[in-house]
Amino acid sequence: MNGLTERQRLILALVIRDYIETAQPVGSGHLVSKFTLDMSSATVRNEMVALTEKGYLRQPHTSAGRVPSEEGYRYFVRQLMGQTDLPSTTKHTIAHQFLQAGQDVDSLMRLAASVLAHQSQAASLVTAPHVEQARFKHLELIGTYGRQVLMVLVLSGGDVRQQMLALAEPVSQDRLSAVATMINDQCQGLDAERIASLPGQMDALEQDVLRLIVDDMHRSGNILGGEVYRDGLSHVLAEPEFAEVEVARKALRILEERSFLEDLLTRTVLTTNVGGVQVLIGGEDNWEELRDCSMVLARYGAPGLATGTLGVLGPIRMAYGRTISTVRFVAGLLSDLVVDLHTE
Amino acid sequence: MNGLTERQRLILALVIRDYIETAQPVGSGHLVSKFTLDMSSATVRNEMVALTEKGYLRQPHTSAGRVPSEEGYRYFVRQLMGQTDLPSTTKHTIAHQFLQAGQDVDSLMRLAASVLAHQSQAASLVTAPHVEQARFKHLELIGTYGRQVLMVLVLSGGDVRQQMLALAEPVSQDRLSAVATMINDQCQGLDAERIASLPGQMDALEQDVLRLIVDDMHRSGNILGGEVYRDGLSHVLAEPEFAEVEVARKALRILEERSFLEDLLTRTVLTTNVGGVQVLIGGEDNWEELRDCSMVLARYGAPGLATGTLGVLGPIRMAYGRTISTVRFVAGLLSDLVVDLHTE
DNA sequence: TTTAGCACTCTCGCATCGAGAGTGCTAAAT
DNA sequence: ATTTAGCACTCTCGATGCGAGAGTGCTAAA
Repeated sequence: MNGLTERQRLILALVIRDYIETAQPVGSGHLVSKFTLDMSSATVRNEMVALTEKGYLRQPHTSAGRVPSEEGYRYFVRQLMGQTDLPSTTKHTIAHQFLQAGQDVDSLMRLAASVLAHQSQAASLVTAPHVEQARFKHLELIGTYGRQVLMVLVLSGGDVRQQMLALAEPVSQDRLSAVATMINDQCQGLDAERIASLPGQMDALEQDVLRLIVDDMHRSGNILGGEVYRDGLSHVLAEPEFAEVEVARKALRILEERSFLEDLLTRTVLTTNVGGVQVLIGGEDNWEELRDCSMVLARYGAPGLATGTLGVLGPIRMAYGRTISTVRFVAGLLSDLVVDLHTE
Repeated sequence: MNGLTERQRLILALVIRDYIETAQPVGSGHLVSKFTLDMSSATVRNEMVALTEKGYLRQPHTSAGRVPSEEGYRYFVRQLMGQTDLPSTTKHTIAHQFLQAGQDVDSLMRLAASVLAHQSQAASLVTAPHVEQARFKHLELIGTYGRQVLMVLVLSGGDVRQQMLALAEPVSQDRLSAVATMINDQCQGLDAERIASLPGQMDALEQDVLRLIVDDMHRSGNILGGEVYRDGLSHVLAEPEFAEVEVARKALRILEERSFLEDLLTRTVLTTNVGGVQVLIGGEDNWEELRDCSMVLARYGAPGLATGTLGVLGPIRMAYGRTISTVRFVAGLLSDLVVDLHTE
């Protein structure tokens, strides 16, 4: 009762492929003629009954064709789809774009989001790389205007955080430099906890700066501590399943709300190894908010140095093959770039 | 033929107010009963004919009520609406939120976008402040990993730009510091042009760094050189006029595409004084892309120090009074904050 | 100048209807 | 024991028609 016969697997795959392409319920007759199957529509019908009973297909109403269920898509992605890969010309095009882009993190992230959105014709999402357990590397304090001081903090893994702080009273650049030098000496290579519990007598300024450093290091450890890059939001509206405004609204909100993203990324992607691609189909029962969407997510980067997350969000009726390949490929490219940025 | 009688102005105002509220074409009978006018529906009808002939109203079809035309909204905003202001409790709430927020630019921008979106129930847009003609203030070069160097550039007005650069070969921190010191001495207070034409014998490293500095200063002068913050994108989908997917798509693309935003902001907002609020209704004839939207835009900041742009995008049927007040108020708050950040 | 009255127009919701697509079942064929 | 042809049945979808309701524009009276 559990397994599928080879023929059932074939029919399920064809139904899903056709539905992904046309967005129309697919009927038995249509299937045999389109793919010139050497069996009759009645046979296909019988198999469809079986697939429906097993929960892989659904029929919108008595006399429409069949439509894949969430379970059907999952089976397809896990067992039917096989390993797909992007055409090498596409890969070259993408790689070329990355070579041409500036090599600052911001441009790269923006490009990655753009490529993902464009290739998959869906909304994309990229988080800036962050280090898992940041260690102090370097601090600069630069006076700008009046009491305003720019604090630049460099962490292990190359994560850089900057912040303006307003002092209680103006302080000379010499004094600032002295403080920075002192802290650089004391904190070299320490993690946030160690810095927080640093002993010694310090004045108010030094303590303030240290506190900010610890805060920033904690924030850097947060998966959403850095920028979140999005692109292709308008693509989701192009899909017929988002014609219903409420559905589209929910999808947009998912991408907009940091709190939701944080929850999502923490609970799913962090359990994924770099290199692995995770597919969430129809919310997987426990994500009410994205009941009508699918996401393809992956981590990129180098564990120990810095890692980030990227992925796309689209309708459940998504071209999983192409999307998964794209996500995997871009994740790989970004991983290489992260490694490049951190080694000589 | 050009001017409106007092009664026509009244009726136009009521039609617009009612339509903004209900999104339904408003008929003559409905108007007199809802606002208990002491004239008959026939009179209102006659005036409506006049208003329609003058181009301020439109009728979707023979037997529906009237709907404001773009021209009608413009007349309303310019001549009928009067100066509106937010209720002081609302103002206090907003101001309080800003006081509680962190004082780094990123948090402030994010909060501003959030407040705008929430208050106006529309999509919001905020660009980070940038200086008009940046002058060199301070440079830091910090070695991070291998050949990677973090360049932090502080410009007059407090604009800070950071960038990773990859050197041809590893360089010691001492050497980096020496280069930075040299450049700091030479470039103090100069603008991009002057730095570009700086004479003197320099080695490859120094020249590279100088070139990057000039690039960055140019980018800082660009209105979209900094981050763009958005919020409330899902709000636009809630409005009935965006039920048509293509309309919603166009609106979203406007906010997504940097190139379009750049064009838009350059050609409209830069001509506006800080403090002034600009209202674009239905694309104002020359913005095909936002034919179905309105935008309320303002500049904030302090001329000479740093300025930015903020605004909201919503349907043409927008609560202009409230939206304009909100935009003006938030722009004022941000201006104060920018000034605060730059003076002691 | 305003207003009552009225014929007219147009939309919208509702019901009806036929065509078409696709199913599920049964009985025959392989 | 499968597979398939045949067929009645079900359901959607688009077209059509119709009545109610809303709102207009015009005319003539106030």
